[in-house]
Amino acid sequence: MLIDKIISEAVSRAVKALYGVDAPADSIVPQATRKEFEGNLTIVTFPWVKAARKSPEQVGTEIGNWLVDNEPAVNRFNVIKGFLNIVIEPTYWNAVLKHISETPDYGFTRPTADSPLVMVEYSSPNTNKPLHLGHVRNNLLGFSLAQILEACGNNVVKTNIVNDRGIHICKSMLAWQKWGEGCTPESTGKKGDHLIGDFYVLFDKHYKAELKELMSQGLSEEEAAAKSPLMAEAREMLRKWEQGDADVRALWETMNTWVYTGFDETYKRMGVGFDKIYYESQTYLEGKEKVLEGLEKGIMYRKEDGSVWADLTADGLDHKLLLRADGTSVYMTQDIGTAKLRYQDYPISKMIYVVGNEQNYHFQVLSLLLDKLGFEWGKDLVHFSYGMVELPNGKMKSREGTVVDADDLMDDMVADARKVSDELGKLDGLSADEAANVAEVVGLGALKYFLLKVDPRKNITFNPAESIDFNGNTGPFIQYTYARIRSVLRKAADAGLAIGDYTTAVPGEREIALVQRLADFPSVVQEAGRTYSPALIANFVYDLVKEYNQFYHDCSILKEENPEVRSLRLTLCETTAGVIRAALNLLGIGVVERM
RNA sequence: GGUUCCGUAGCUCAGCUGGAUAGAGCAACAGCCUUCUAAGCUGUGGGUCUUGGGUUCGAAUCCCAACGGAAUCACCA
Repeated sequence: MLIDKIISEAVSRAVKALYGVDAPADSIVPQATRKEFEGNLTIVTFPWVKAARKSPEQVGTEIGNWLVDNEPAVNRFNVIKGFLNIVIEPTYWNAVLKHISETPDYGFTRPTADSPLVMVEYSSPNTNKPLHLGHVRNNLLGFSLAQILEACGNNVVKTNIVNDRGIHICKSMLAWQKWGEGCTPESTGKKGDHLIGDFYVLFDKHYKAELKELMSQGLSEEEAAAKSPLMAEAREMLRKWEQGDADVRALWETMNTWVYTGFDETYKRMGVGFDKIYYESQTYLEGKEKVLEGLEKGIMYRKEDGSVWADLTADGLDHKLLLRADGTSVYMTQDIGTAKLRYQDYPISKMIYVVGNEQNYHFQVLSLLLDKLGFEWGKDLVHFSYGMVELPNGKMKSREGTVVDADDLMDDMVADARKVSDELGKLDGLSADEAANVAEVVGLGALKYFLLKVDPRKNITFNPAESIDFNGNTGPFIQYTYARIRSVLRKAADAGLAIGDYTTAVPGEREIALVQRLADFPSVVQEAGRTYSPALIANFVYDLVKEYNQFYHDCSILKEENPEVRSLRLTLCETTAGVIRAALNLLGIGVVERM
């Protein structure tokens, strides 16, 4: 970064002096020289061949000579076709490393009180079933995105909108009333979210049986659904809930508390959290109010049956229902209400919704509606749309029992990590607690990295039959490299070896390549924030770790006899470890000192 | 049908603000531990970057079209 800037500016001056061309320094972006050529940075000369009226090779040679004569950072150069490969004076890299190692929070821009406030909504579960693999991807993306945006200098509020009302909750409640025999998470030893999920499934089972029975009497499926006593009871319960019936509300609160206790446990283990949680039971009435306001202003219209709609055909979309004929809210209405409340609660500069790509249309409509309703930020809301997690034979389906449960998955990952560690004998000498912690951090690291390393827009296929890898481009590989560095640093400290004292040491190819990687970190963080892509951080840290491992393999550190070179290498180790930890932290992945 | 997104090695993916001979991992094969942690390192094989046009000195990358796949267009949330 430092060197890039020196070269950009020098080349800018060079083309001005040689050809009279005004090329702003920030328009000249040096790229890392390819491995097969000599050099650290490469400039493409094609942009100036016209003005110079010379061949690309000649232009390269002339700029190269000018740089050697006028820029002390440039040691020598070579030209291949239109590419000017520049060799930087090796000791300049020492200054770059020094800058990196001595910058607190290197790569991060810390927010101040005046920084923009970004709200990130993620997770957004229903309270009728436990979290599954799809939620895991959502949670990790949302949390990581929040970390990254904060590292880019924003104040971030992490929020969650819990869908705690509606017919699906009533189904669980009803099933518990009918067949639960008063059981609780305590009496069954089951996590509350799983217990409620079981009753939701139970409702569906009885309902299906009922339909089958009715259809055997000659009714069509639609007629059977309309006649189902169970469904009628659930609807009746929802009506009572809306009217504030004391018994129904009490049951609802009890069961929701069970679910939240279960969710909290899962969130905590996953390492994610929220600054502010909204509940749809508290926001849906706000949206209704707003829609009625829009109706008065003529933004919405009412149909004969009493339902309220928005006409979006002028924007190339369809008509959208906002209030049913009986006056109750739909999903969209609730989101309008939630948005309104959030902007009342916080001075939000930017709102980001982390929601799957199946809801692209919903957010397109939400943005339009908020805009029409007079919210000036409506147009600019960001739908961070990510792809689905699929199984080898398609989508996860709860009815077919193919849903990958979040808690089970984490258990499996940690157990796998434990097994691998034991087989390799990595945990020998650690206490039981330490060993358990390593398995936990590594197992979850494998899962998190697996989900975060791919472009968020893409669908991910998860094969439950194949365990997630611990070798290659994986979380554990990165964590392992970190642990290895820490081990070297511990030994250096025990031996009393100096770190950071290397002014006259001449760095070699490996050291320079590593410093160059480290120097990229701040711009990668910025880019990840700009494009909302944790995957960029994951790919960066993987490349960094690969580079480090080559260095580690080729260069002795503790046994290096030249004290300045040894000190340089130790500083590289320490700095690399710091950047690995910081980058993994942006992904919500932890590190361990030994593994 | 409309809209949005995706199509790169056998598999999973990088690369996409245009630059050199398109890179990793997994899987396969061959090497490297009396030496700082081998969850590592090195090497071999593996590609019409879906196809066809266009822009350009230069296209996996930008534009257009076609083909293939996903999602969505609910009085579910």
